[in-house]
Parts: sequence; structure tokens; C-alpha cells
Amino acid sequence: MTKSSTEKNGLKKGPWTPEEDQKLIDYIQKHGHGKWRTLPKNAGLRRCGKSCRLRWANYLRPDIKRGRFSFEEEEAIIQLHSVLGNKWSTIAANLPGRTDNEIKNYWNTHIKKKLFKMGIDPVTHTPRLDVLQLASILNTSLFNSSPQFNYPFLSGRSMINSSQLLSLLSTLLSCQSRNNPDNVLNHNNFHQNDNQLLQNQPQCTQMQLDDTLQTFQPNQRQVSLQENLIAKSNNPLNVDHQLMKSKLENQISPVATSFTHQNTLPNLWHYDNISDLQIAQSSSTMQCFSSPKFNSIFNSLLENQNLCNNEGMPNFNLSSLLSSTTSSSSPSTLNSSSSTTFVNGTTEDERDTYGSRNMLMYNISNGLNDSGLL
DNA sequence: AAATCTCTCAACCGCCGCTGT
DNA sequence: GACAGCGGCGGTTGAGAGATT
Repeated sequence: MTKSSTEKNGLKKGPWTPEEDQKLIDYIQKHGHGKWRTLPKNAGLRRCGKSCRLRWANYLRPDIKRGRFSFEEEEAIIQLHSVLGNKWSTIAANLPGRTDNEIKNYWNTHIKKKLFKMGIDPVTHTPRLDVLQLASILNTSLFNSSPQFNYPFLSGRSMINSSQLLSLLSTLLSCQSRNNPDNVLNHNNFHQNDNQLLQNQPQCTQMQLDDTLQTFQPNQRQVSLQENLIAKSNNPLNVDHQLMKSKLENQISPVATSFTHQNTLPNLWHYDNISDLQIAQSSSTMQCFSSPKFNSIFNSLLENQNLCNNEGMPNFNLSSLLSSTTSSSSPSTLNSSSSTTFVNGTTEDERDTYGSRNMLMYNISNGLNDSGLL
């Protein structure tokens, strides 16, 4: 039985016809909405009240904005979701002309995937643990012992742009998990399509992986967003998440706030305005990933067939991996895995680095500071 | 050109909280 | 306080369009 032919208790279900839409519009324009239970009968519709309310709220309402989500709207959704979770109606109240259903769909079909590919857990908005552990290994192996790979503008820092590493490693892990896509996603309560996402990753031949490495161009917006999320997850000001959440929920006005240029951040998804800094980052990253050392580590990762255990957690042997790939590293580098592993977030160095860069804190409502408190 | 696969999003379902009796 | 009715919300489904083989 298809949606279009479904009938129950004499009530029609499935897609609405233009005639039904017109009847509903005419009735509401004349009498207003509300009393959804009795509305369909009065309007001459063979639909349940719920169906009418949904049709009106999600499609027929005159103030509904159609079309693609803007980058500003996307930013807002991510920021609001990081605080509110799946409170789609509350999120929608802050996006003029957007419905909760529309936002929910957009989240599930676009943003969630995008965040996942960036190495961010879309549920917690924190870096994926599997990616973090790999990043830790690579960071330790590559950069602590290879000063030439440090970014010029970060010279002297042992921890370089980890979010770029996260992004690459997320890609790599996605390829890696193709043989067992459940590995990475089981613990995230993902939508069915998310497994498809991983299954759709191309088979990782060496040539394709080389291409991945050669063409990997970190996007500054991704980097900024990741860094912001990392900062938030480690910022002591954000510890009381519940308090922040309730403050925000109280603060959010049911009257939608429009997003002006001044309270939104520059659109960093675009590749168009690549700054010198980005070029420097990209070229340095290219240098890193084309290094023999990186290839060595990377090949070891690929050869490791037991990357994740049944719980979806990384399950590789750090010492064997490092000993097989970092023969030129100093003993202190090898031992440093215990002190620099990201398991609970980041190192002291990174807290310092990311904590000062709340680059993408979205100004959700006037009066809220960066921690979400008044 | 046809078959198959993938993605999107409108619509449904079930649950929950609020309100009135 | 208990119950019923209703509206609202979030999770899920599946038709159909578009992309790929």
C-alpha cells in the first residue's frame, strides 16, 4: 500500500493535492487556525487535524522561506544544535521562515554528514575519538620529531594545526572502515544514510589514496569550525552545559531574530577568499602529507586490519605502529604518546591554542556571551 | 536507453506535556 | 489527584527525482 492510496477511518493520507491545499488555505484565511480537530470537517477536508496542522505549518504558511539554506543559516543551525541538541522547534524559532521539519531534514541529510567528514561527532559536537587518536599518533610521530614540517607562523610550537589532521584522518578512516562500516558509526545512533555514506566511500587503492593526499586542501571554514568546537569542548567556561542550555532556551525569543551581517561570521566555507594564511597552511600541509615519513605511517595504518573493535573504538597497537614507522624518532617522541594523546580532549598545549580562538562562536542572541551565559 | 542506486524531504507515527473538567 | 483531549515535537519512513552504471 502506498502513501497516496492510504485511507484510514475514511480519512485520506499521503501527499496533499492542490485542491486540498486550497481548501485549507481558504479556510484558515477566513477563520484562522487552531482547533485542528474540528478544522478538517469545517473546511471540507477528509484529513485528520494533525495532518492539516502539519501541512499548514510545514508547507502552506505564508511566511515560509523556500530554497537552499544560506551559509549563515547553516552556521546558526550548527551552533544552536551544539547547545540545544535535537530541539528542532527551538532552533527553527531562531531561523526566520524555516520550519523544524525542514531544519531536521537538512541536518540529517547535509550537516551531519559534513561534520562527520570533518572528524566531528555530530551528536556531541566534539572531535571523533577515533580520529583524535590517529591525529595524536601522527602529530607525535610527524611533527615532534620533524621541525621542518611545522608551519612557519607557528614555529616553536610542537602541536601544529591538528584540525587539518583531523579532517584528513576522518577521510582516511572513512576509507579504512569501508570493509566494516559499522566500526566507526555504531555508537553515534546514526541515520541509515550515514552508513551508506561510508559505504559510498571509494575503494582505497594506493593510487586513490595518493590522490587524496595530493589533493587534500583544508578548507579554512572547516578548520575554524573544528577549532571552535574543540575549544568549546575544552573551555572551562563551557563546563556547565545544562546551565548554558537552560539559559539559552530561556533567552531565545519565539519571535525569530533575523541574522544580520554584523552578528554572523564571514562565510568561510567558500574557497574564493583564500588568505595568505590559508595558502601557507595548505602548502605546509601538502608538504607534510607528501613526506616519506607520512607515507610510511599512513601505509602502516592501512595495513592495520583491526583498527576498530566491536564497540567502534580504535583498537590499534600504538607502540607497534609507532615503532614501525618512526625509527628516526627520538625515544622521547615515542614515549610521548602517553602525554600527548587526545583521549580526553587535547593536550595542555592545545587547550592553550584552541582556547584562545573562539572563532566561530555564533551570536545566538544579544546578551549571551561566548559561553552562552548572560 | 534501461536498470539500478542514492538522495531528499513531505508526511506519518507515537509519545509527551499542557490544560480543562 | 485522575482522566481525557488536544497540540506539539522528534524520530522515522518511503515516494519520487536525480545520478550513476
